Amino acid sequence: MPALSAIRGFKDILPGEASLWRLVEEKARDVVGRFDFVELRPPVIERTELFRRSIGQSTDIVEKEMYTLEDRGGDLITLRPEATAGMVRALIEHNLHEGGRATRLFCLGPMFRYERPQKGRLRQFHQLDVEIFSDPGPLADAEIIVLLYTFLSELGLPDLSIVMNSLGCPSCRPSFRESLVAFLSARRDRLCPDCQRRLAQNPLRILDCKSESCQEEVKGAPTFSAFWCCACQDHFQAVRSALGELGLPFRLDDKLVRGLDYYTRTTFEVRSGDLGAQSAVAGGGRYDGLCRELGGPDIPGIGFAAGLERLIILLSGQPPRPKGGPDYYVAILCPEALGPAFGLVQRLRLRGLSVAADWEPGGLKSRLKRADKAMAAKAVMIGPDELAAGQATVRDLSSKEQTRLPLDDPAAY
RNA sequence: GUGGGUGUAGCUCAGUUUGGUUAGAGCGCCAGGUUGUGGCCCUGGAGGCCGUGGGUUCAAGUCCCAUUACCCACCCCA
Repeated sequence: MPALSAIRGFKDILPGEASLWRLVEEKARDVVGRFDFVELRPPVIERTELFRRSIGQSTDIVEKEMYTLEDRGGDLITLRPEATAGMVRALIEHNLHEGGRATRLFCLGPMFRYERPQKGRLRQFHQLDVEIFSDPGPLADAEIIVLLYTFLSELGLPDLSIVMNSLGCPSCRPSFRESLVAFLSARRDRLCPDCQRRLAQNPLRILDCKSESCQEEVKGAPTFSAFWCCACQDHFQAVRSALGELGLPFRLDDKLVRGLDYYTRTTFEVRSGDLGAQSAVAGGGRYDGLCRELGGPDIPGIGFAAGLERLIILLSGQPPRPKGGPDYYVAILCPEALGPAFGLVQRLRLRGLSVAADWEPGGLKSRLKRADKAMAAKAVMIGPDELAAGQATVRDLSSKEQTRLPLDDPAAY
């Protein structure tokens, strides 16, 4: 039991998994670049107020999951629990929306929520966040979903399914909400305790309750689609036909709801198997009112966040690609060889070669074993004989061919 | 915040039901043998306050209580 360990919900990404992380991050940057997005890196800490106003008071995130602290100046600051709020803040603060065309931004990095850890859920987790600002049209929605789908399918994820819904807008959602609350209130005592609480706090959430009995009750409930205004209906229809045009396999789900308050209209989620309860790998939607909510101009937005940990879990089931080792392993066979070997290693590295070594002399057998373990292509052996001759014995570890090369001429290697 | 499961060697885990001498295996590590100088094989070795603290008992890895960490699920959310 080590005296010190990483704190709960915070995990080391060990060298063995880091290559997979790089793969995912590189793919993300690649796809996002092809879709004409540029990177914005907001700070990891923002004023608490920013998240209070954007995410919504009623969610658990703001109520009990934020890492909030008072800095030495007495300001309340918070580790970002999600990326969108910071992106919007930066957009407004630097007038990034004033370019004549839509602003297309992405962000890749850690987020923080004080939650109970479980499969695919940590307190520090990582998201790819992609946003389009200033484009209110349905094609922006469709493009964002296509981007997400392209990213995930090029990663080779199994069993992808896109689920979509439209949450309506400020002109039609309130009446839906009212009607839903009225319907559910009449059945209040048949709902699970969680849903009785939701009824007051976040009634839309009852729609996707996991309890079977609640699902039964919800069956006859009013649906979003019956309440969409004409504009919302047309918008959603256009999104769907654009996706259909490309042959993207999506499914409509009346009961798909978002956790954060700022979402409007198009909302979507991508799921994949083998994640236990945390089946959503990415989710997002439109948030046309958020900018103004935060005191900025009236700029529409649409975007998504993808949970990288979950992608990594799904991908780690796949066969790993073989990683390459260093070009050389320098085997030091006697104490006298230490100095010359140290110099040789540095000269080789300056030449651009990757070189591994252990700074302790050892037997030939043991050093060759280490060279093998390091997955080096060649071993450079330096012992008494080699020192006397001013040369090193260089062995190709796969063909077993050996040559002698001068110790002081790195260009020969 | 709620529920369930699990903590034994660097790693993966036996052993706990039915308490009983020095707590095991595989992998890894170290040394040696063999192989043309490593990989395969063989021999030997190091390495554990059995998560922590109490309790029961002649005797606790094993039974009881507490505590802590991790895992899974709920909640919430990507």
